[in-house]
Amino acid sequence: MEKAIEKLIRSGRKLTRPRLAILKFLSHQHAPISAQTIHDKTGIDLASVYRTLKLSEELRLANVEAMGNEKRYCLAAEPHHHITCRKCGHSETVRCNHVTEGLGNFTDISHQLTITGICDKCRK
Amino acid sequence: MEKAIEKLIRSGRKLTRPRLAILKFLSHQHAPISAQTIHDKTGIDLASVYRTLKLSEELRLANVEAMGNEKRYCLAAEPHHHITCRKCGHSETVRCNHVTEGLGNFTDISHQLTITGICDKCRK
DNA sequence: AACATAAATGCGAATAATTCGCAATTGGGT
DNA sequence: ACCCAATTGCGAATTATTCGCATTTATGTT
Ligand SMILES: [Mn+2]
Ligand SMILES: [Mn+2]
Ligand SMILES: [Zn+2]
Ligand SMILES: [Zn+2]
Repeated sequence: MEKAIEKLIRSGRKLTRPRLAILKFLSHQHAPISAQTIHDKTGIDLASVYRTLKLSEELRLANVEAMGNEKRYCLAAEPHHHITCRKCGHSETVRCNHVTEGLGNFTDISHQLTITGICDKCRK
Repeated sequence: MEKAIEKLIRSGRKLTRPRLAILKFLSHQHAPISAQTIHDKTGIDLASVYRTLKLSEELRLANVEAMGNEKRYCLAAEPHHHITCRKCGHSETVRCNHVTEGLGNFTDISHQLTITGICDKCRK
């Protein structure tokens, strides 16, 4: 999280109370989380949450993934992904097998990977 | 596309004119395409397009990826992904490096990968 | 420490994407 | 040809996300 704050400041943006609260909250999660949830748990205005998340994505402080129709974010630590149970939502970390190799024609690559399945507790 | 139709029928659903038109349209695309675009080009009601796309995803006739806030679909051929230029939208196929290996605790896995970058024509 | 000011916030209203409800239609049997 | 559950089209409703703007705040400068 320190790294994220540093990047934020180096980008010339202000380190505001809402931004700090959101980054701090994210740093305590182990599974990717939605804007709505961040709003619910921190009380920060939903529009501001969205603004901070979008900025965090641009500055690569956080990574996004698509769950159904909503986006979920987690702090960008070492490259990793998640697999999430479609029944109970339980989420585990997955090593990032360099999905973006051999893409020579393209630069400034960013990727977003969503993996779902049924976890052992949920299969009968 | 024949394979998709076969799966659709085997699932016990009707092979309707709209469904056939959508699958046919998808089979002619080389880049993933949105519900809105399918509606625009085929004239099929937007709600029906959404219904068919959701069904296609469930039956794994088609694969989804997230582009910004919209979903884009392409027929599920051999496992593959796409890299799309964030400037011009140009899209190329990417081999699927089995991103879903070693996920032992989970079954019935499905994944969705969105890769963007800047293509050679767009970088100055 | 008080000031200046551009950047960011909060709030409500606006969009964009997707889904729902239901009456009318139709595909696939019999 | 007839039946009937499945599907469609259309409009209205939901959801997720974004925008506009008056007010507040972080940060550099006296
Ligand atoms: Mn994570
Ligand atoms: Mn494709
Ligand atoms: Zn589960
Ligand atoms: Zn391009």
